[in-house]
Amino acid sequence: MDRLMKPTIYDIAQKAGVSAATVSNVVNSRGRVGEETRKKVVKVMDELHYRPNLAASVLKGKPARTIGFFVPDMLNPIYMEYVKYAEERAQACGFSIIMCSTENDPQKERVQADILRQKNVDGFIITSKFQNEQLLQELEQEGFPSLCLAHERNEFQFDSVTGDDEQAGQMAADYLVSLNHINVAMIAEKDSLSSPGRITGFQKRFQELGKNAPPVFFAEASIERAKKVAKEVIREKKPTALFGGNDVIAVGIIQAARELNLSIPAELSVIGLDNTFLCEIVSPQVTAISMPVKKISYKGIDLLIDKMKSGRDVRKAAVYPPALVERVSAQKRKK
Amino acid sequence: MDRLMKPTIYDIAQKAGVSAATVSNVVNSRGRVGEETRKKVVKVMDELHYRPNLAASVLKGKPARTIGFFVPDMLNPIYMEYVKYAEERAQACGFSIIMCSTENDPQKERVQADILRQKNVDGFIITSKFQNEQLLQELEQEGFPSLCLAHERNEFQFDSVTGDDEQAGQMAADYLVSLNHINVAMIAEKDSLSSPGRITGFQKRFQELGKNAPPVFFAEASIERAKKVAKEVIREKKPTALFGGNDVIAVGIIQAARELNLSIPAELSVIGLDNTFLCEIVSPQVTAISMPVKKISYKGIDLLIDKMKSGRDVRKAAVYPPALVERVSAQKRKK
DNA sequence: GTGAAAGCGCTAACAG
DNA sequence: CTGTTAGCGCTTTCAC
Repeated sequence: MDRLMKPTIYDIAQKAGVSAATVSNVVNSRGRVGEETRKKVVKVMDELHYRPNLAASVLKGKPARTIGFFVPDMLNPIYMEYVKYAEERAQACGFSIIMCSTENDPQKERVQADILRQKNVDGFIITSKFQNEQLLQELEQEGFPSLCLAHERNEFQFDSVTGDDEQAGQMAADYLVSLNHINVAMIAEKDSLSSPGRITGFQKRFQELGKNAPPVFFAEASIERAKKVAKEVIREKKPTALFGGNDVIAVGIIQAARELNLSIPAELSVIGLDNTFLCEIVSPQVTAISMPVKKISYKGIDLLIDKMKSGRDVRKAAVYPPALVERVSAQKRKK
Repeated sequence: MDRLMKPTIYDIAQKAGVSAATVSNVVNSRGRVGEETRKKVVKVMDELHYRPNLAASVLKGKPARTIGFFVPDMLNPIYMEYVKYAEERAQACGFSIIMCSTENDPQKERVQADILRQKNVDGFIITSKFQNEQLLQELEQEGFPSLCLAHERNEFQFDSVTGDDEQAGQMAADYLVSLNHINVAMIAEKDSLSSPGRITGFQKRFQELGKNAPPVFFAEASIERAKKVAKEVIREKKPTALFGGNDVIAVGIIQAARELNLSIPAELSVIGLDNTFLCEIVSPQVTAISMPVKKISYKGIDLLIDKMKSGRDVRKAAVYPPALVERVSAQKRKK
C-alpha cells in the first residue's frame, strides 16, 4: 500500500491476514466474526487510521446518512432555530445536514434539489412552502422521503411536523381577552402557510367569547415591512393591543410603537408568536405564544429517518401544542 | 432498464445508440464528441431525467463539491451570518455546505470531522478556534484543504480570511475619543481568538492619543453573561462609555443599562463590534464597528475552492478593513 | 470521433 | 466462521 493513499478495506485485510469481506463485516458489525479476528482487524484499522469511504457503500446502495434541509432565508430567527435543533438531532442520529437556502425561488429549489439527489441525500426537510409545485409532485411520485417542517401540505403525501397554529391563535386571543382588550388587531405574515391557522384560531376565539373578530392585516416577513404596516394600523385603528403573527412581526410592531412614541405595554400591548430568541432581545421583552421548536425539529428528524428506513407509505403528521410565555409587552387594559 | 430504477449512463448510452464513455464525455463536456451525437445524447438524458450519480464519480476520485462548515453555536447571530453568506457563495460556485455544530467540544469536532471525511467532503471551513489541536495537526499534515474564517491560527498552515480586529478596536477608540469619552471600559469575549486583536487596537489607540488605556473585562459569548458583567462594570467604574467586543456583548450591555435605569446614550454610550442584525433590532439601535461579513464569507469560499483545485501549499490570508456604522447608542459626552 | 475495458472501495450472496 | 466473487455507476486511458 502506497504510504500516501488512504487505506482501503484491502489494506486492512492484508495486514490483518483476513479477507476484505471479513473486514467489511467487522466495520458493519454484520455477519459472524470470531472475537479473535475482530480484535485483530480493529487493531489494524486503528493503526492505519482506517476511515471507510462512504462513496463506495453509497454506490452499493447504502444510505448516505445525509439530509437536505431547505430554508427560504437563513437569517430569519425562526428558521435558524429549526436548523439548529434539526442539526443537533441529526448529529445524534448519525446524520449530517446539508443546508439549502432557496430565497423562495422555484428555480433554486429545483437546481438544489437535483444536486442534492445527485449527492444521494437520503431525504429532504422543507421548512416553508416550496414555490416549485412540480418539484414537489416529482418527489411525491418517486416516493423520495420528504417532510414538511412547521407547515403542512395536505395536497401531498409528505409527513409533517408542526405546532398547532390554530390553537396558538386561540391562546393569543384568550390572553388578550383576559387582559380586557377589545380593540385589537392582528398583523399576519403574508403568503405564509402558518398564517391561515393562526388567523382562524385568533378570530374564532374572539367570536366564541362573544366579541367581534379582530381585523387582520398582512406584512411580509421582515421587521421593516412589519413596522410599516404596524404604523398604519396603529394610526388608523388605535388598538389597545396588537397580535404579531410571528416574532419578526411582533418586533416590527415594537419598533413602530417606539417611533410613534407609544409606550409598551402602557399604551399598547403586544403579543408575539413562536417565541424565538428575538423575544428576549428586544425591549420590552415580548410576551409570546411559544411553539416548541426544539421538539418539532427533533420529531421532524425522527420521522424522516423512520420514513427512510421503513419505507412506509402511510403519511404521518405530528402536531405539538403551543404555550403562553408571559413577559412584559402586554398588560391589562387601563380603564 | 427497469422502469423503477434511476437511469444510468448505460441506459442513456443504449437508448442513444452510443457507448457509456461517450455519454460520460457529454456529461462532463470532455473529450471529442461530434455535435450530432452530443445533441442526441442530451436529448435522451432529458427524456429519461438522467441525474448522474455523484457517488460513482467521487469513488473515481472526483470532488464531491461539498464543504464542511464548523460553527460552535448556530444561534449566535455572527455565525449565522457567516453561514448564510458562505452558503450563498458556495451555491453560486456549485458547492454544498454541510453544517456542523460543535459546541466547542473537541470530541464532537473529531467525530464530525471524521464523518465528513468519510463523506469525501472536499474541505473544511472552521469559524472558531477548534478545541481539538490534534485534529488540526492531522488536517495540516494530510494537507486537507481547511480554512479559518474570522480568525487566524498562525501555528498552522491553514488559509484564513478575517476582518482586521486590531483596526476595529482602534476605530472604536477613535470614535469614543472623538465623542470626548475618557472614562471608558471594554467588555471582551472570553476565549475568543478575535479578542486579543480587538483589545490591543482599542487600548493602544487610547495611549497613542495620550489617554489611559481603558480597562478590559471579560464575559462569555452570551447576552446573559455579558449583562451580568456589564452591570458590575457599570456599578464599579461608572464609565460614560462602554465598548462591547462583539454585538452579543453590546446587547448585554444595553440590557444591563436598562435594568440599572441608565439611559442610552444620554447617560451611557455603547458601541458594538461586528454589526450583525442584532444592532438594528435592539433599542436603542447600536452604533457598531462593522466587519464585512459577507465579503469575508465569500472570500473564504473562494480561497478554499482555489486551494482544493490548485493544491497549492503556500498559505493565503486575506484581511478586510472594518467600518464605522453610526446609529444612536453613542453620543458626545455631556460636560 | 467513439468504444472496450479496467477499476475506484465497498457489500452481500454464496461457498466452503 | 471466513473467503470468493460479482457488481454498484462512472471515468479514463488506449485502441480502433
